Amino acid sequence: MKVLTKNTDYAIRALLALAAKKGSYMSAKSIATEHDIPYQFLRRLLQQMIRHNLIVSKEGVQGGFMMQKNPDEITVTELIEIFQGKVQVSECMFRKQICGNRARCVLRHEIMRIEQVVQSEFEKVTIGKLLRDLEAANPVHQKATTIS
Amino acid sequence: MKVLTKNTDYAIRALLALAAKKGSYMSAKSIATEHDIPYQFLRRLLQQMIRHNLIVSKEGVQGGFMMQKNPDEITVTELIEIFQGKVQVSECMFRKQICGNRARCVLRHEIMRIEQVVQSEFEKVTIGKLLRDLEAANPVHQKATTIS
DNA sequence: TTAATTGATACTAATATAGTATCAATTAAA
DNA sequence: TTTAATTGATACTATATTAGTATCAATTAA
Repeated sequence: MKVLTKNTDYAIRALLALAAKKGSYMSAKSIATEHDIPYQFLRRLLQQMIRHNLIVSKEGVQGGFMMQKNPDEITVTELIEIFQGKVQVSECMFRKQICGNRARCVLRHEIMRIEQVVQSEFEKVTIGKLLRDLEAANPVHQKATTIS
Repeated sequence: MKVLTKNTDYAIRALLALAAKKGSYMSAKSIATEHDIPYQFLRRLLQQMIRHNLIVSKEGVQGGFMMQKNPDEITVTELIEIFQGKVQVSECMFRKQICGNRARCVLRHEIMRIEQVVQSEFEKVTIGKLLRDLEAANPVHQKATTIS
């Protein structure tokens, strides 16, 4: 059981890259090479994130992608939903019918509870938080704090 | 993101059926028809559960399957592991190498924490518990409590 | 004008999930 | 002792999901 697919994994990494460079554009090419993500695959993910208003883009030479949404407001839950669909227990819940099988419904009850737990845990993890963790773990390039 | 696949879903339902009839054999055919599970599919799941010592079988006429392991000791986590593989965050963890990408590792740290939470939640849910919930919700056939 | 870029979209490959089919071996019961 | 109901084992097909590649038009800074 794989919790995060490549989609989501790559998207998180790309967002971390963009969040670190907030305010300036970064090309898909450089994200791809620096973070070892298949270029064309990444481009598709970036397009999806534009549609969800997480990032913006600029075409042409010197173009690229830039963070739009506040990284502290981008949760892993949101990314999972975009790239893997809403967290759900079993198909049963999609078909919006009361399922005839009582055993399944008992199970469903338990599982909806767990679903809530999972979801709320993933909601605590934002791109902003990950970025801070990342910088704390890797204090190499000290941030040039303004002035320049 | 689907938490339980049909495999696991069907397996749980089959175990609930067997747990309810504990001590006597129940054929794959009757489990399949009573619980609306594709017959041949179910048979394969039952074989897997035999190999994991959750149930036993008897061949021939009047044969079938019977609970072996204590239902209170069969967790949903265990079933997920059998049918969907161990809960893991991303492939990264399979290849037993320290992954070069620091961003990913920071993410991994968060995600291992979440993994623990998920796992422990699913561990609280056992076949025994589900069966009791089920009987509480459906007190139709009162249990003939011994003597006979 | 050109080269670097995104926008859009179509395509392929690999893997996982879901389901079906077949036949041999066993065994209770007629 | 034959038969029918069953499991054991395994091979097969179909569909969906995941992962990755390719192509070409539009835009834009240099």
